Amino acid sequence: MNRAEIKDKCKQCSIYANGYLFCAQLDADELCALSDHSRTLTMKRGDSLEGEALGTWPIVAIDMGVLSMQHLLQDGRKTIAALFMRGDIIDLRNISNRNRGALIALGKVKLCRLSPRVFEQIMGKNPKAQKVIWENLRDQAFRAMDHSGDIAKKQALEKLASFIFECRNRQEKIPECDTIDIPVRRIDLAEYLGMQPETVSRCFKELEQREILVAPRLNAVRITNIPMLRRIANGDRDAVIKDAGKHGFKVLKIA
Amino acid sequence: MNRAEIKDKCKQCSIYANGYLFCAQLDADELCALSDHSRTLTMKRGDSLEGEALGTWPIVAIDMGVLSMQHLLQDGRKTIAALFMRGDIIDLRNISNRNRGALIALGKVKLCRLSPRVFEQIMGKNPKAQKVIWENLRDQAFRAMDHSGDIAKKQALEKLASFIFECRNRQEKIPECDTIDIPVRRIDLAEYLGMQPETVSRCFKELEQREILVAPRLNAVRITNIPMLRRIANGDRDAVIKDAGKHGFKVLKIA
DNA sequence: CGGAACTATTGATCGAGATCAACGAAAGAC
DNA sequence: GTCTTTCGTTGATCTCGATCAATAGTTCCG
Repeated sequence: MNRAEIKDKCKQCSIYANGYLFCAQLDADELCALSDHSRTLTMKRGDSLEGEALGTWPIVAIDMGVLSMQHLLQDGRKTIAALFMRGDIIDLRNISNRNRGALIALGKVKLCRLSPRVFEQIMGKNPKAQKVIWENLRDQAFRAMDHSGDIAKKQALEKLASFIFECRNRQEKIPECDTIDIPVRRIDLAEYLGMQPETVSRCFKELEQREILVAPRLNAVRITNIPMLRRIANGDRDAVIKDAGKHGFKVLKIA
Repeated sequence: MNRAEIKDKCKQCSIYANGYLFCAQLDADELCALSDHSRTLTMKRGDSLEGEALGTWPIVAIDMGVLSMQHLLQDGRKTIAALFMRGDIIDLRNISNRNRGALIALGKVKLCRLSPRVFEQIMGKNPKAQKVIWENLRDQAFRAMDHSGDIAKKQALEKLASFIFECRNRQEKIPECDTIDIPVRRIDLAEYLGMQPETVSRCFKELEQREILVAPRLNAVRITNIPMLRRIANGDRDAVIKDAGKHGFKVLKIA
């Protein structure tokens, strides 16, 4: 495969196009070798990455979309333990045997399955690339820890507020645009936050009624009272109290 | 510092003594350099690692004991987001600015603060060492994700069952000994599992009453019915049902 | 050792959110 | 386009675990 072809394959991919991500750190030879031994894959909602596919292709880099790690309990309860997005590199070498969750797409996902051999070679030789994936893995770890902290003791409204900030932090900042993309459905959001879809719905409603945010569509919100949302996310009990306000009684929505 | 002295400093440390851990992968020169630029530290319960100390010493390797990452909410609620033990290497470079939790000892902890410069040099040159810390970080990430899954949707009894298995997996296996060490107090356990100490206590009591385990001391259990505990941990609702048994009513404890 | 401070357990009560049920709105399928 | 299925919302009820309260047991000090 010549370099022009590789460019065709990779130049569309955000992992190469975005200067901060993994493939952008590689020189022409490295990119060539990696590209030649890797396979892209497009998934649609509900598709799952597992078993033998992960045996030969245990390293996955996300180009676009949201991939979830799901745990299924025996009686059917499901939880989403982590969300992976653009730039995340998931290394599942030697852990298929454990009780890990399944990797399931929550919408259209484009990813690249990297050759473990070439990946390891690059890890050993290219310090810039090494730094990028090390920091990505570290982010994944700390993100998962933060998430544990969020769902352990926070109330439903607080979890949702935290999640909205998590979305804001993870998405690329577009100046002059304070609309935050919610890249998952309500039902997935519920599974990620350890609550029921009904509760998620009620919490969104409450935040809208209290004029803390506006949700023009299901997959986007605009925060209108950032300090208040921050207080809720940080677990300030006073901020969580239902519409009591200065009147001391619940103010019903006035159409 | 000569090599004999370094041996004195490091030979007692499990990160060097245990062949699977980081320092055991280093050659004499590397160990010498790392040892020379690192500082050991002993902490006692409640001690916290933070601020300026983490600025100059952002990389910490645990030799002994349990270190927790704690998140504090504005109204005083506290959660333990992760537990770090022997062999774990925590890399906090460039993340002090974010809303990370504090690192707090849950008992006597011995750790070694590694020189970031030497650490990075070794990362770049020693593939064996690189592999070990990469896998350690990956374990931390997956452990945190598993933990998120555990606390998101599981009931109290199920969370405790999962935690007991987590303890079993993480501790060194001693053949002929099925006693599992619970390395944290009830109160920390509650904070880690997102429940109240009262509930933890009640769950232990229930597991003992149902003869699934025996707790000779507060910091140890012996499982007497592993399959049943596994079923509970895996979220089999039938296994969770309170002492209903075949009678369909709750059997009170008969002294 | 003795006393202070913290930790663990047990019981009683309460409330946030799960669950159940029903309907309307999107999103795919063909 | 129409049909089917899944998803999101709202309301009513119930339950698990939080909270409050009291006591017993540990650990840590000087």
